[in-house]
Amino acid sequence: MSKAALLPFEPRKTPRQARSTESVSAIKQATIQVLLQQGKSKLTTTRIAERAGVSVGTLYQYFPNKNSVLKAVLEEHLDNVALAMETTCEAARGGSIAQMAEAVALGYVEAKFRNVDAGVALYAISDQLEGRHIARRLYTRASRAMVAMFGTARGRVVAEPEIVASTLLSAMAGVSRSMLEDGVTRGTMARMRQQLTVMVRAYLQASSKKVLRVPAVNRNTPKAP
Amino acid sequence: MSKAALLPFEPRKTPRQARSTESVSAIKQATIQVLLQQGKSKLTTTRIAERAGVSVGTLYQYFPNKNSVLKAVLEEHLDNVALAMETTCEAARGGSIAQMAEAVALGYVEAKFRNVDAGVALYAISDQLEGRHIARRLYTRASRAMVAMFGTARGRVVAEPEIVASTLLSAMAGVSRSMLEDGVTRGTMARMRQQLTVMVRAYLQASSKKVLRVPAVNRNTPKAP
DNA sequence: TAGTTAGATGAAGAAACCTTCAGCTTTGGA
DNA sequence: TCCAAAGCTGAAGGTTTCTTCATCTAACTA
Repeated sequence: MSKAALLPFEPRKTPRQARSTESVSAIKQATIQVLLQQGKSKLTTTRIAERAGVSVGTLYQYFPNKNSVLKAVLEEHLDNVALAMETTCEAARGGSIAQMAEAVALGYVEAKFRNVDAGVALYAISDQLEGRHIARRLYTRASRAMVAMFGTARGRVVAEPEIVASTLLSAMAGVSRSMLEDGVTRGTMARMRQQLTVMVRAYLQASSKKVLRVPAVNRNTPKAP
Repeated sequence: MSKAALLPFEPRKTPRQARSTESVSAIKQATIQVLLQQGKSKLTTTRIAERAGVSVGTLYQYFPNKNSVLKAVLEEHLDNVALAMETTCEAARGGSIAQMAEAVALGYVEAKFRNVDAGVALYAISDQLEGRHIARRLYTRASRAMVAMFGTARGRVVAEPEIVASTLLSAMAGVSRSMLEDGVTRGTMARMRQQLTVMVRAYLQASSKKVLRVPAVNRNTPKAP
C-alpha cells in the first residue's frame, strides 16, 4: 500500500504486469463496443467486463466506479483528436488563409473519423458533467492551436481570432456530429467534407482583412512549446 | 374504455378535465427542470412526479412509461423550433442572399433560445434512438423551408440547395450547442450570434452564383402549403 | 523451488428504479 | 343533493445495476 492514492476518480491500481495492462485496454475497448452495439442504457459494468473477457471484479480493480471507465475512454479519444488538430495547425503555419481553411476542415474531419467508434461514444456520454470539462480541454487546445496558426497567415490578418476559432470549432463539431448520427455513407461524407471546406474558407475570409505591407514578423508567431 | 388505445408509446389516457391537463403540463415542465438541475442520471419518474407536485401514479396515468415522457417533451420543443424556422424562412422569401443569411441565423438562434431549458434537455435525451427520429423530422422540416426560400433569392441562385441547407443547419446547431453548454452569458451570446450571421452569409454567398438576367419567374418559387 | 505479490473471479449484498393497483378524493351533470 | 366517472395516491413487487470481498491462480524473485 505504498502509493495507493484513493482519490475519487483515479484508477484504483496501476497495472504493473503485461497481463493487467491488457485487461485495462480490453475494458476500454469493450466499453466502446457495448455502447455502439447495445446503446447507452445497456452499458453496465457486468456487460463491459463480459465483453472484455474478464470478470466484473477485475474491472473494479482498476476503476473505482462505472463513471471512471467512461471518463477514461472519453479522455483518451479527445486527447487524440486534440493532438491531431495541433499537428494539422502546426503544419499549415505560414500559409494563406485559404490553405489554412482547407487544412483545418480536412484535419478536423480526418481526426474525428479516424475512429468513428469512440466519437459516437463521446456524444452518448458527455453529459455526466465530468465529460464537459474534458471536452472543454480539447476545445481549448484546438482553439489555441488555431489562433496561433492564424497569426502566421500570409497576406491577411484575422480579426478576433479567438472568437473565430471557437465559432469554427463548434460549427465543425455540429456538422461532423450530424454526419455521425445519420450514419455516414462514403458518398455523403465526401460531399460534406467539401462543404465544410467551402464554409470554413468563406467564413475565414469574411473574418479577415488584407494586409498590404508584410507585417512586422516575430510578433504573432509564437513557437510551439 | 371507449377509446383507450394502448399503443406502446401513446398517452395512456387523454386528459378531460382541467385538473388533469394541468398535471400533464406540470409533468412536462418538471421533466425539464429535473434534467437541468439534477442531470440525466437522476431523472427518475419519482423525482419528476415529486417536482411536478403529483404522485408517480398520476404520471403513469398519462404516460405508459418513462421514455414516453421524455419523448413528449422533446417532441414539443422541436415542434416549436421547426415552426419558428418555417415562419422565418417564409418571411424572408424574395430577399437577397445576405438578407436570407441574416434571417436564418437570427431566426435559428432566436428559436433555439426562446426556451433554453428544453434545448438542453434535448441534447441530454436524444440518444434513445426514438429521439433521433424526432430530431430528424425537425431537420427535414427546417431544411425544406430553407430550400424553398433559397429558390426565391433575388439576384443569385444557390447550387445544391439541399446540401447547403443541411450543412448550414448542422453548423448552426453546433454553434448553438456549444453556447448552451458553456452557459450563455448575455455578452457571448450577442457576439456569437453575430459570428453566426457572418458565417452563414459568407457560406451562402460562396455557394451561390450571380444571375445576370432576372430568371424566368414562377419556376423556383413554390408557394407554401 | 518456495514465498510473496499482482491479478482474477463471481456470488451476494445493497441501493435505486420502474411500474402497478387497490382504494380514496374531486368533479360535473342529473 | 347524489352518483358515476375522472383523477389522484403511494406503498410494495419485481428488476436491474453497482460494488465488494473472500478466495483462488499466475507471475516474479531470491
